[in-house]
Amino acid sequence: MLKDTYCGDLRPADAGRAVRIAGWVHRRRDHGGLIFIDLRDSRGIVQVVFNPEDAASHAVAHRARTEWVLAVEGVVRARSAETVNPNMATGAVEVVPAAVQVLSEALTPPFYINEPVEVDEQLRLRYRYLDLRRPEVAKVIYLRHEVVRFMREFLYGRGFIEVETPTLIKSTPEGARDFLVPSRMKPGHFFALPQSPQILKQLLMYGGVEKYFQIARCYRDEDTRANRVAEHTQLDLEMSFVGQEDVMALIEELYTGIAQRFRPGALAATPFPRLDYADCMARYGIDRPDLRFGLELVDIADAVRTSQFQVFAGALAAGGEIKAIRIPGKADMTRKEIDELTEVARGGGARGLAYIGFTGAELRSPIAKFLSPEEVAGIRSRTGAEDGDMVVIVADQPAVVAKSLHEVRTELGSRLGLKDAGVLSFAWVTGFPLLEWRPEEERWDATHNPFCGFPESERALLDTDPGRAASYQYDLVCNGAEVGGGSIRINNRSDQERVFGLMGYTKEEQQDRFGVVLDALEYGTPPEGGVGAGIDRLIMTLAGTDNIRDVIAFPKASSGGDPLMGSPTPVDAAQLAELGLRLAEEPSR
RNA sequence: GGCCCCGUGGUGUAGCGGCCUAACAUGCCACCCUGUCAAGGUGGAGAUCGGCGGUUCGAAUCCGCUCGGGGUCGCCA
Repeated sequence: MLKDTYCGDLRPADAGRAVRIAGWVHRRRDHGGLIFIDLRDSRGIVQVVFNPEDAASHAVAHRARTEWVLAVEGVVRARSAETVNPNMATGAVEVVPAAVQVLSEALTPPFYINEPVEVDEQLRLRYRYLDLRRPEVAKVIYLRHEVVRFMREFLYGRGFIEVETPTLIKSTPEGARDFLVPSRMKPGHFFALPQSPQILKQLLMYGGVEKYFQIARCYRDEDTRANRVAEHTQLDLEMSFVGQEDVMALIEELYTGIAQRFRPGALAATPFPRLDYADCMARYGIDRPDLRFGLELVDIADAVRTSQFQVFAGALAAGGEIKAIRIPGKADMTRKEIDELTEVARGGGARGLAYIGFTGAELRSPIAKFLSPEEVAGIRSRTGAEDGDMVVIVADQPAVVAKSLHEVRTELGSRLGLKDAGVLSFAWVTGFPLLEWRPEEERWDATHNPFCGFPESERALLDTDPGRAASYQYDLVCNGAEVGGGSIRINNRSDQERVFGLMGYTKEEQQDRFGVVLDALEYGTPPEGGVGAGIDRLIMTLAGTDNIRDVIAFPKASSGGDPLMGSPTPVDAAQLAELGLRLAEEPSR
């Protein structure tokens, strides 16, 4: 080993020790006589002092430049009191070299490694190996490692075994678009990369594994977003002989542990609050609410049930809803703010955003003149509005009201500074419907996945009113993002066929797509369930970033390609021929 | 696929019709300097303003197309 100690680990207790350190020149301060070099490695930075009296070492220090790689043999020395740097972890010590070796010289890097400056993301990704040297980038990658290690150790300790599943699997047309991999052995046939190991982990349960987990890569060939990439990683987990509460308890313990370990004091509440799906939708308009703040949706339909105001009357007559959000102390919101909120509501599908500002005896509202005093009083009492409060209202179909007011609520959370980055507000959402109606396709579709089970009490509803049947699904949300979701699965063939049938699959289609599961269900299968929990988003939350690429060592760019490796690329005609493929059009450039 | 934003020395920005022979900071190079830690000082090199075309007497600046990047809707759990 060229080094026996990490630069970043040196402390006053090491004073007097002979050490061998090695790392990158982070910064160099040349005083003509004395030269200071801050040497950086994976654990941190330490100052090395070169004195002209040691001519050989001093000459190396004089030549050395940023990002050169040096090995230093020397002695750790406590700094004198007036030269201690309290801003550095190693600031009370320095290394006095006896011998210095240049392991590698370096070009001037294309961007700053030693300063936390915003750099064009594509440039960072193209030189990701340099970007990874930046302490603030390395920190997040290290955090990710520590979190995953925590998960592994937690699960090992509870009897889970880690099993790998294939990444070349069978394509299924539903869900997201598959990444396809052509088969050379069977031209014209394709593998797909898994969107998740869902079926495979169920088969592991059927195979008697009982407690499985995997840090699993999942692929979806869909457009990216700031928090969405084509390949993401999830903690995939499945357990046999359990019910919903068992899985939730395990996951809650895991995430509580992670939060306490990596963000001490940030946890808003334990145990995690439970929200029933219907209640959650009613109060927040979304199944993954940000619970760091209130601003809940309030149903005010009863207060205006007989209103002459066309917008309200029309919405109710069409089977719609009227809901409001009370914004404390914001009756004096500027016209511009109101317009901007209205735009947000329109983005959610609403045709407008009505408002009433309760400013003492006067009302600040363009709709007040259409409402009776009793109706205004009803709105006020239902929302709990006090003088100085603003109430914003959307009247429309339930889905529109939910979506638009959710977006207004989220926007208000940001504008009013209610999204405290120092808080982790976890919650469970349960009681999801098993199925939802797809009007365009005129069929039922699984809310979660088609293997999701349901309580015995719901069975009759599958025949009479499938949309009302509740499921054994549970989602874990945190600060407005879904961090994980799972279910207790169906574990008998007839129920599974029943659900597939409702989803509009013929027997043949069922057998073709899900025959493995259906057949396996006839050979003795345990009640089982599990979760899939997104790791990238969890790390984003813990690290406080809103860019998913920050938490991935080698991410794809937003445009879907990899600026580092230059992929994707065209391939040789010979490669295509071998696969039995012909291009419909020549690749551009 | 739609919409929005961005593209100026190595990096980050300013300039938004003639004062630009393109500015500032930092980095880079050289020299001076023995306790700094974003070291300091002096001097120097470095961009035809993503590309193409157009408008204009004149374009980094206006217009069109195009390429690249980011965000978002669609899509996606």
